Amino acid sequence: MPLKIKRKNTEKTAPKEKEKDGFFDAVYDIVRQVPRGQVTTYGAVAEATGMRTSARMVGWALSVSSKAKPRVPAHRVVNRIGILTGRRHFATPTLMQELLEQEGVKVQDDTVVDFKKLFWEPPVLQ
DNA sequence: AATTTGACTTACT
DNA sequence: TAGTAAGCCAAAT
Repeated sequence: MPLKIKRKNTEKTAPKEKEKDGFFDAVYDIVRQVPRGQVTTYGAVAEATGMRTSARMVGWALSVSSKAKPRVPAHRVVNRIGILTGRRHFATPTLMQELLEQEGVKVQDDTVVDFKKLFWEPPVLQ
């Protein structure tokens, strides 16, 4: 029987600041700006949107990015190390890698080769 | 309604 | 160096 790690969350979150709901659009907008053949990270996108929503929210936004009108190149977004963590959420587990390779991005072991070089930092929204 | 999980990241031990 | 804790916030169970 698998052990279940329970996280103790005694602290209560109290940020009551509210932002515009267009956080989705902000994420999509940024991701769409990623140049072909380059990649960025969830954290970078999160930071660009104002960092109020942590990197997880970026992944969440991208998970429903299929519904965005213009196609969002979600395959160009990887985690901070360059691993294609979101590959499972594509139509096929290999689609993400294939798309990247089509653009000239080499992928090895679910990791972007020369990720540091190909990393593209999104401009901060103002 | 409460708890867990998740396309993450940073920091501390 | 590696594992754990915590912070984020919404969706799923």
